[in-house]
Order: sequence, then C-alpha cells, then structure tokens
Amino acid sequence: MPELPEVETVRRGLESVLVDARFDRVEQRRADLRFPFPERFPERLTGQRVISLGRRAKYLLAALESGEVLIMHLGMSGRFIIARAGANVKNPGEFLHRAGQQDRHDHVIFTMSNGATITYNDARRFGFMLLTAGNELQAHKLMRNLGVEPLSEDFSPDYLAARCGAKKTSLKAALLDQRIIAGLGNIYVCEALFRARLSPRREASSLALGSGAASMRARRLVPKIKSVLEDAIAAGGSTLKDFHAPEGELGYFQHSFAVYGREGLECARPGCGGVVKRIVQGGRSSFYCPRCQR
DNA sequence: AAGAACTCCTGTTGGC
DNA sequence: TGCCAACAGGAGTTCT
Repeated sequence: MPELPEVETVRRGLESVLVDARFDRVEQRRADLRFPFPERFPERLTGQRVISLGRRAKYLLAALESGEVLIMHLGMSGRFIIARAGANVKNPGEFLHRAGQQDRHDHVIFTMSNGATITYNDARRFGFMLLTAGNELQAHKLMRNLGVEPLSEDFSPDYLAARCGAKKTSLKAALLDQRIIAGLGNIYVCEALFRARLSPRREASSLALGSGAASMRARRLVPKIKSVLEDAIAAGGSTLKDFHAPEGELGYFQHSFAVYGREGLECARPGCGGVVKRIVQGGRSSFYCPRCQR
C-alpha cells in the first residue's frame, strides 16, 4: 500500500502523539505479522519514552529512551489509527464508525502516556515490527543495502546513471530496486516515468548512454522523481482502497495520477492523443503511454 | 551473481 | 445473486 509519500504522511501524523510520550501499555494480539514479533515485545516497549520518529525508505524508525529502535513497516495493507485522549468525534468516514470497536486485523495497540491510543491494523500482514539496538541500525540487514533517499541531495543524475549503467533489466525494475533508490514503489515509478516521457520497458543501462557522465535521460528523470514525490507528500499521499493518514484524513494525490490505473484512457499530455497501456513487468502492472514515453 | 519467479495473506473487483 | 479468477501500494527468499 504505502510508498514513500504515504509513509511520510503516516510519520508526520504519528509524530505528534508518539514523540516525547511513553508507552503505558502495549497489546500484541498475535505472535507474528510478516515476521515474528521480537522476544518480549510489549515488555521492551512499556515505560519507554519515544525520542524521535524518523523514516528511511518505507520504514518508520522510532528511537527509544532505552537505546533501541522500533522498526515498523506497513507492507501492502498496514495502517495506524490514532485515537487521541478525550476521544474526538469529528473524524470522518470509517474512522468515525469504527471508533471504539475492534477489527480482526487490529494486531497491535499502543496506549501512550499522553492518553492517545494507536492501533496498527494490517489485513494482509505483510507489515512488521522489529527492535534493534540504535547503534546497530545502520548495519541492520534491512537497512544496510538501501540506496539513496530520492529526496536527498545525494540522488543526482550522476548517481542514477552510475547505478543503472550496467543493468540489463528494465528501467521500471531498476527504479523499483530499493538498493538503488529507497522508497519508490509501483505508483510513483509509473508517474515519474510518465513525467519524464521515458518508457518503463527501456533497458536500465540506456539511462547512462549519451553525452556526459549522466545522460540527458537521467537528467530528465531525476527531477521528475523528486517532484512527483514532493507533490504526493503535499497532497497527503494517495488514497487507493483505504489508505488514510493516522487521524483519518484521506490523501488526494490519486486524483493527480496521469497514468496509474488509467489503462485505455487518453494520455493526459495535451496534444499527445495516445492511449494509456498496461503491461506486466516482474509480475506488476506498469501503466504508460506508448506514444509519448520512449 | 544478476535477474526473474515465487512467496507470504486477505480483501476487492470484474466478468460470466 | 453467486462463483471464481485476477489483482492489489512490498520485498525477502529461492530459483535459473
């Protein structure tokens, strides 16, 4: 479900109820999600104050007073639901009608010292929560091979061209590879490629071809990746199926999709006149306009 | 050793 | 209406 913009939206929502608060109570309602929960998970959190809540790729990282870091990943369907102290009743939609109720997919419930209740719900259970020592975080198996943050200065045309230079795989697959760019997912890769007018079918190495260390194509693509992510974060992410920020707000970037989910519709580029096509790459849908994306 | 296929799990949707 | 297949925002593991 969530790609970088959605995870960042969740991070911002959780920050205000998590940081500086302590875990008063942790209810772990099953033994595992994608992975087993850590040993003595509730005990290791209870009483701990949260120092900060960060994000790396699609991971949320809560630094604890104990020195441990709580690593959380939402998988495809994971979400957090916040109920603040004094139960505000003005949240819309599903959030309202399920207030006070339990869902069979509510797997973890945090009760914080500020009175907030934070519920982790995940139907497909591809998400997970792990604990690791803060000083071992960088070397953690899940962290050590991650590529650059796409919104950082380090993500440049030179970097992208260098990392794609010898890749035989498709450009689509390369952009989804978290070892190259950390945090991109299927939607935003499709949208960035559309904005850059590049075909997802193009060989990744072709990004490095052309004049200079970074080709024209890499120079064109990198700013589009950044802008599509920035635009999506500004919109609070994309709401497909049921994504919403932790306090119930819906993201609205899905209204700005140019190609994702638009198979058979006319290309959004003025004057193009092409028709959006869906192909399958690596078992996942790619949407693009064969006419203007080359 | 890169790249593709398979896997986890549940829910929703579209076609008949 | 029901039934069934296809598909869904991820990514670690296993194969070739």
